[in-house]
Amino acid sequence: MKIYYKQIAGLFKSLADENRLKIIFNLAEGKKSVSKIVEETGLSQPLVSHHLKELKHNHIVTTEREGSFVFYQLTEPAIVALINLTNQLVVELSEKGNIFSPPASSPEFPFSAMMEKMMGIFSNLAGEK
Amino acid sequence: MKIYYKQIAGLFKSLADENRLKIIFNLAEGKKSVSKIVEETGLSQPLVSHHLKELKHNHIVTTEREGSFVFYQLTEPAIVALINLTNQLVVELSEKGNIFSPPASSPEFPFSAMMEKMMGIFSNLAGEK
DNA sequence: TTAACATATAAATAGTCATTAATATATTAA
DNA sequence: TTAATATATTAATGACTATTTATATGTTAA
Repeated sequence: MKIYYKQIAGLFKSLADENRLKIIFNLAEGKKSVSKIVEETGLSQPLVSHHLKELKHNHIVTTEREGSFVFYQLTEPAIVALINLTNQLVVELSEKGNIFSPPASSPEFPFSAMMEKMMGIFSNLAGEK
Repeated sequence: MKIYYKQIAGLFKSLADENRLKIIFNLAEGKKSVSKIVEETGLSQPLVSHHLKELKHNHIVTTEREGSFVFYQLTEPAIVALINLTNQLVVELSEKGNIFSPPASSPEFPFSAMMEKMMGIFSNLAGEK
């Protein structure tokens, strides 16, 4: 399968912001208006609008107007699972990079095992250049 | 499971660069010296060193000196699988955002199905806040 | 030691990005 | 129409980042 470096980098850029991640996790609960997101994340309204615009531009969210409200929702809810998986990876990478980390904090299902299992199931995607 | 927003954003930042992605895929072939990476990616030596430094800082690669050479390798090879998965996601998101995309280009195993299957297997990670 | 090579760093530049404050636009209710 | 609310946009700011050029550091061989 062809690797779209530029587009992957673009998507990762969209996810590479703490506030945008918070917005995505907030939207994981369901479709919400801007003001609801503002209320629940504690971010300013212009800032939320700005980030939603970025997320919309990368097709991570879609919009739907209902009266004076604009509702946003995740285009692909499974993206939250991707971020959860990355959270797992972060924990493991930081442990590998820090010899003082206690092994007890290692997760029950390591990132590598999960990815290998999955790529085994969907073997048409694994190991391709 | 606790969500480390800041660290996730940091890791995504590391992956949000076309040239770093190319370097990571190059390292997916195995441990390599800086000069080898320079040769095979076509990037300048200071630029490669710069990006490797960033990748090392985020524990994505580790180093090992052998004589005058410094070899780099992926800390977690499965990270390549994560990027492959994201590549899959990119294709689908761009299709969802473009009504003119032909449905024929849809992958055999959609991103959402892969993530759901995996999160089903490792259910301790799915759907948590 | 010196010469040659591998890698890292520093300085400079240009571009991007997150944030805030202020303002504009759009919708509904009166 | 006007007032009130929801959302978007603009301008300004500072911070960060990718890249290039030049140089420094580290290692090996002679």
